[in-house]
Amino acid sequence: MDGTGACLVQRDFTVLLEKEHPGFEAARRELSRFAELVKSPASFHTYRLTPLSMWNAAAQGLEAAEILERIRDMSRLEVPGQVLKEITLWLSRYGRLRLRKSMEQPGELVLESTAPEFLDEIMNLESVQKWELKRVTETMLTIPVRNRGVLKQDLTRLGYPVQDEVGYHSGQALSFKLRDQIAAGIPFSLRPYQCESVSAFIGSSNGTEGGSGVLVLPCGAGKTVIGLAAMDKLQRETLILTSNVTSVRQWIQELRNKSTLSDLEIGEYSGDRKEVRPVTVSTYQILTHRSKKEDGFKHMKLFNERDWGLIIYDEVHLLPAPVFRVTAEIQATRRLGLTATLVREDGCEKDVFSLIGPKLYEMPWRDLEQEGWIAQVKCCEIRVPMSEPLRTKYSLAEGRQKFRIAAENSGKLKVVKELLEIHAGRQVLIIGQYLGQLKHLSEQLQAPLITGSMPQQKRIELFRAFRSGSLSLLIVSKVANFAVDLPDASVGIEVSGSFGSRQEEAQRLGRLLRPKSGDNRAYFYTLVTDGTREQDFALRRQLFLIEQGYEYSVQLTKDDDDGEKEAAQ
DNA sequence: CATTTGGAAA
DNA sequence: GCATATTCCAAATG
Repeated sequence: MDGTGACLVQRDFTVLLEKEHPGFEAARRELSRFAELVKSPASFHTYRLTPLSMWNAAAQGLEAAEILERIRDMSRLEVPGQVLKEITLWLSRYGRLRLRKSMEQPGELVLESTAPEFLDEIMNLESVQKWELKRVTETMLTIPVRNRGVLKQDLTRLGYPVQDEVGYHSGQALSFKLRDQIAAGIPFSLRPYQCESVSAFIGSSNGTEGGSGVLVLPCGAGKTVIGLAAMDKLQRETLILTSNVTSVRQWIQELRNKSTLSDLEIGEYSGDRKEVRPVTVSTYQILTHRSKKEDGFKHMKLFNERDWGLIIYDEVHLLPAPVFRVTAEIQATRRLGLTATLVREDGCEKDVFSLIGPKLYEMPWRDLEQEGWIAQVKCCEIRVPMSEPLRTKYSLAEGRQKFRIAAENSGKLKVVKELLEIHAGRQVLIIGQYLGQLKHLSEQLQAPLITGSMPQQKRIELFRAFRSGSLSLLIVSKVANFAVDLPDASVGIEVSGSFGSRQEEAQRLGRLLRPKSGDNRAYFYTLVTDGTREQDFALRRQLFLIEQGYEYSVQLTKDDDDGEKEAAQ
């Protein structure tokens, strides 16, 4: 508040952080602990202070006094009194309500608080009365065990977070070991941050800390490995839920490679297969699938088909509402949420907090980058102009056609060639949507093209050549999305992208751009035709990647004199 | 049995 | 705010 701080704290609980400010980096680091990044356009990053962001911070042991002090320190101007007051109120509610087992009644849980007036307030909330609350003493009330989840969910929504200390049902034992995938003799090793995050989840031995909750880690940080390590600690039958089939296959591959579990102990529960085994991997989609509109969710029974000791929710920010409902009923089972980005849509984020658990650990991507665990990625959108005849064609076409014309803009070839020159000597992958465009590029650049119709054997050969370095340029269609063994590259060029799937995009990027030998840098370019609808979609993708922590820059190409490509320097 | 088609979700 | 593309699953198809 000395007039020089990097942040502006506004009355609506948003915080503007100035990018060019010398204190930017330090402030960013602080804010990431107790605020949510909302958007990051040109010169200011916007964060928001919410009850949830405060509780998550508190769950990680941050004290109210410290948070308030940090906010004051960073703020350029006097922080609005109302903001400080509200934050203090939010934080004062954390940890005041504890849920534990009843000593007398096995079918009941006790909700207790050292502050009786707190319980008074709750008894006066009409909407939670349906969960059969009974006031037994000044400091205690009881509820039936079955309402554990829904009560927490409601109270959290109403602003009263509950600390769940009931503990867990252990589930069916399953004995296995982790192993190094390369040589069976080498013990499995975790990176330091992976160890820390697993410890944060498992918690102390008395089971009051950790237990259930969410770990936030950037793409490429090895989330599956952390999941495996958590399984290893518990040694119980496990249900793993993820966002799509590709990810299901990836989990299964990792389980096979890095654990002593036999193939018969690992099941895939998807549209194709319906295996329920000691370790089962499935998607959210199949769980919420209904044959007819008014049919029940016939796959939800998966939650009860075995005696699971652990449920892993991968990409927990994508968890759909019906799965929340079932999750509310199985609060006795340990739950681990994994994500690269905590959700921003309200309600849903609160349900993750109350039903899966608080944020137990967060690894800032920048730290991983500095320590060399993931590559430093530079993302760049390049605006490619259209030729005059093409522009005419574009303006005459409509809807779908428009997009395709823009995507297949032949002017992109020139840009690709330039990029290849700049990054000579690196392994480059070109990714595109339309086969015609890719074929053309393949001919012009003398590089092999992998499409869905290419036989598996041939693909593997090309992947191998690329991996060994004897081949340095590969063009792939969207089969890249499904290839589990897609090789490593340090430059990705997207010549035409899909409209929606931002998450797919980030996943692709995270997988393409693993740590690099040498300078540990990687580049990702998106080629977008200037002045067309393609831009709008690219904008959405950008936002997503920015949320993930990637830096994005936009570059215009001029028709002739191109100047230098600073992006590569 | 593999591929195509349709419907639902978000 | 509507529409649209995307994605998955399941039923139909040859």
